[in-house]
Amino acid sequence: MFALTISWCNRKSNNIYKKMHNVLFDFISKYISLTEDEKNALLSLDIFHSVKKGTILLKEGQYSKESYFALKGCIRTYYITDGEEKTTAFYTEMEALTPPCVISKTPSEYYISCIEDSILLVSNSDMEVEVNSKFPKFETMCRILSEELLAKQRIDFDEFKTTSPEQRYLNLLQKRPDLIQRVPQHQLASYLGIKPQSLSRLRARILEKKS
Amino acid sequence: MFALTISWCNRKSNNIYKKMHNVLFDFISKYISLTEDEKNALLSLDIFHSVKKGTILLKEGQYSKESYFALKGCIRTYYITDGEEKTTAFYTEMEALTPPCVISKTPSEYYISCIEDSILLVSNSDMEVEVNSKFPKFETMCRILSEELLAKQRIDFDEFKTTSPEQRYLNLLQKRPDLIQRVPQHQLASYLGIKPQSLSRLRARILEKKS
DNA sequence: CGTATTTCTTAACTTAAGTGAACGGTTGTT
DNA sequence: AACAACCGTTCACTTAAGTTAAGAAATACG
Repeated sequence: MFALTISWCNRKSNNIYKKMHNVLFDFISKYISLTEDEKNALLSLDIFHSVKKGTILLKEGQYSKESYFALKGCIRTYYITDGEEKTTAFYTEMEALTPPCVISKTPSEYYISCIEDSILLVSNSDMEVEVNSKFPKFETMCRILSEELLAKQRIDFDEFKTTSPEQRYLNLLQKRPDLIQRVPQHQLASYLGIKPQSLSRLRARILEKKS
Repeated sequence: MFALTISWCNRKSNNIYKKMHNVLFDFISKYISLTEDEKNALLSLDIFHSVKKGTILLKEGQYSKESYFALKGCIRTYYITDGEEKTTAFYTEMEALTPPCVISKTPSEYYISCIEDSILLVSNSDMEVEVNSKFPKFETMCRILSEELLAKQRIDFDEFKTTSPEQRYLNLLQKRPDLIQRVPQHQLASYLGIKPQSLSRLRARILEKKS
């Protein structure tokens, strides 16, 4: 038990974690300014976690209170209907995900998995309630972040509704070219709302047009 | 000028407005409890507005700080690309809309119009900043509301991605049957991501299957 | 009340996505 | 090294949405 604690300390205090602490504080500083005491209070919550590629963070049917914030790596949300995976979102560096089931307090309708070795910030809603009431400026940040995410997601949704699969692929190529490299094609396809075969065909079509 | 003020008083203090005040307070009471003083402070902001069908609340290219909350009636957001209207959302009773351009402080990419005679709550972001700092519990409500809306919109987006136009129409028939009655078909069609002709065809197809 | 405009539907044809199957290429496992 | 599992691509065929056009129905307006 004592040995375990030691190893935990070593893990948590090594270089990559120190770097991630700064990455987080840089992000937060865009919204509010924290005192050293407040920073230490945040760190003492032990919210930084290394997660191996392939780890499933949430399964359909489970209750959860956990939110995730990707400091490094990539997580993905997907449904399984008729035995078929339908990927609906990817969250990469500096992107936050609070699963709807955490808000609605109902069983999750989807899965979350880690598709790269990642470093995530994992918080739970009880903790957030406490932090928000103790540090009102933290709640202000959460409010602003939610409002920003809501607006951003609205634009993504609108764009999805008003464009064809081919146009969506071209837009993705512009806006998140990294995703096309780091994510398997069949997951990208369902993210674009089509089948893997259609994505292959569509890419061939685009190449043809270029020449 | 004086006469105008009188007529304004008459408008704002008639029965329908009194009813709407209560509708709003009932809604708020699900999140926080307000004292009589706080209620009066809210009312003194003069945020209740009657809006005639057809009124355009926001145009592409405009800057705006206004958010809307429908107490009665329906508003709609739409883009115009290549001279064609693309409707992306409807907001009816007890639904709130903060246009993305208000958050990003950039010119609006879309239009908002009132498609029924409506009673709206119209707030602007300066006002909200002030109210939030004066009444912290109001900010708490905003945070919770944003988080809920984000989760709800995420589910809508996921559902849109993972279903066919026909399935989307059938889902809408279940979840918001009123929309199908109160909204013109061609606006519904683009809301479903298809052309009006396809919606007609799709409905005929469904009727055929039933028989 | 009658005309103009908008809205909805239908139809024929085009285009693109879904489906099922097959084929190489890669990865992972024993 | 051999095998299985998975992945991406291609092809032929099916299905559904886009496009263009025309006409009927409903609505708005003078």
